[in-house]
Amino acid sequence: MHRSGTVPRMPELPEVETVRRMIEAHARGRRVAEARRSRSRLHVSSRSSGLASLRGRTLERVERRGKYLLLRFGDLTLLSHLGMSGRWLFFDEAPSRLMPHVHARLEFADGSELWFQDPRRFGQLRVVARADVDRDASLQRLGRDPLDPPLTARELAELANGSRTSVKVFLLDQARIAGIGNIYASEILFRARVHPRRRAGAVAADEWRRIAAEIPAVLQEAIDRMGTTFSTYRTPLNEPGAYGERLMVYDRAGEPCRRCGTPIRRVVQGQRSTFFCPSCQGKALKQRRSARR
DNA sequence: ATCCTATCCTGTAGGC
DNA sequence: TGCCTACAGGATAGGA
Repeated sequence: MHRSGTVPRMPELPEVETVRRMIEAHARGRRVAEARRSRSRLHVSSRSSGLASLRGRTLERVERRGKYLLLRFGDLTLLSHLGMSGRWLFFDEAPSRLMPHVHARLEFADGSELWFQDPRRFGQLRVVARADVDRDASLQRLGRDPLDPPLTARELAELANGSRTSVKVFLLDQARIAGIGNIYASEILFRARVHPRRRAGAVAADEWRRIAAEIPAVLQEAIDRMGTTFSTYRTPLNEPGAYGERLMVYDRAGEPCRRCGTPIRRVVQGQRSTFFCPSCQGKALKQRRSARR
């Protein structure tokens, strides 16, 4: 039986949405007294420089675009991506103990604090002028949010029209649909009873209908449970998410399918694990064609 | 254009 | 017990 060597937390739309709500609930309306950036560097285009310019500004609201968070401070926006291991942590008062991998600290005027921690440094953090937010390359690449308004089967079919990539990789493509990650892609396809290796451009209309129904169902159920926690994922109040117990296939290779008992299989697509039930999710298109003969 | 691959990084599990 | 290694995958750049 395969057990992944690590128990990663992978912030996808439901986890990011949970973080968004928590930050709004606890830090909204607070004024930044001090904004500090640690020496530890984040990766890629993620400069946390400019953080000091948030001083004296008030956190007005927090938005989400795909897996990105936008913390709005007047005419400045703090753009944040959690990457693989990023966390926003909220404290009513400054913690006395030191924590590793803290890249940014916002100290509010009332003594509460909001920290960004990211051990693996895949996360992003940058201050952008409000006028430049919509010109940000990362945000410009994003496709539409799958929940707002809900994706329709017709839209999905149009997005996939002519695509030769697998439906699993298709669901992960943030340029088409922004927010679905590796865990929920497998879960969505299981519940829609579609084989992950099916070519996206060849998925049938009834299958798109099932996928279109399961995308909001799975994501909303996960949001309701504050996301999925494997080990270290926590909300900004340090609570675990509860969707993990609902997982049907993810990280369950070799274990019996909760629907039919067939052992769950793990394959690799695009250098990422995919989990599926070979019985419930039928066959890849290629195999199905030959079976018809 | 579209798809694919390598790369970044560190905590953790599993083997010995 | 403790050391060692393999593995997990977000976005992105560059190549086919």
